[in-house]
Amino acid sequence: MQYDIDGNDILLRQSDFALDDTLDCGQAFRWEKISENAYRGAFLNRQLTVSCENGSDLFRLHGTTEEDFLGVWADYFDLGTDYGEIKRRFSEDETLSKACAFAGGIRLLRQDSWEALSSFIISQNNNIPRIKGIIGRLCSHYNGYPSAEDMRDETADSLGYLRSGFRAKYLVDAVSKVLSGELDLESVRTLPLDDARNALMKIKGVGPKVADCTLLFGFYRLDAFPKDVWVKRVLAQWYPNGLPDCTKGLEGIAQQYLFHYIRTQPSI
DNA sequence: TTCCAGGCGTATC
DNA sequence: GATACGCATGGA
Repeated sequence: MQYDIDGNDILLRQSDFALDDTLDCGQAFRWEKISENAYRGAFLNRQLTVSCENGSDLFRLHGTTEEDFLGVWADYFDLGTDYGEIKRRFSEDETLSKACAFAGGIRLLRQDSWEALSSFIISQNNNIPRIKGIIGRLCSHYNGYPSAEDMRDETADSLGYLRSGFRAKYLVDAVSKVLSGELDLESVRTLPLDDARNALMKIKGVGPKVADCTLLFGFYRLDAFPKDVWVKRVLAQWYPNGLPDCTKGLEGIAQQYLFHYIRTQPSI
């Protein structure tokens, strides 16, 4: 990891990283593009503005101590993983090779499990701009992303200001089961994939897709492969017999490249 | 206006 | 187990 301290900022030199690809690809919903080369967002309610020197591999993490960089952000941005190596592995498949070339700056963010779970509950049968709107209203109401504990007294009615529709009652069920211990998020971390999915699906409104998104984005389970409407199109068009072997164990990362790729293709 | 969105619960067979 | 349908909301 190559970085320097510059006043109150951290300067990071990082290959296989692009802000648009990573922060605006539908894996996280509260990064806001504030200029051509900068985003503002948060992780565990630690704020960050990150910018990039136009088209380069040089990034600036504004107002960040070395301690926060090493202890929080390096992990969040998955800087310990060699995405160049992963893309070389994927490049033996023609479609994946194109997808990687198209959005080579994607990295998997290691997000908070509760935020991922609740965010992807909101995401169902919804579009990304509106998902961001709902989560934005939630965070401004709580002055940051609320924990399950913060939301303990919420009801479907009290969440009305979110305008999240039928999903509000699912959020309330998630809060309830996490607080009661009926769903223990920390134990999900170490369960085998199928058991982890089933544990998450005890929540009303969490089916296979939301469970897989939670595992991939909230628990960094790279073998989870969420199948949304877009990925189903990818599978139908290019992989009717399943994913190629080169994705084994990294299906979730392949999913990100493919999701971003097909979403930006003019109607197929 | 109608269709659709990072789906899921429920009813029905 | 598979398939059909309704669901809140709002952008296109």
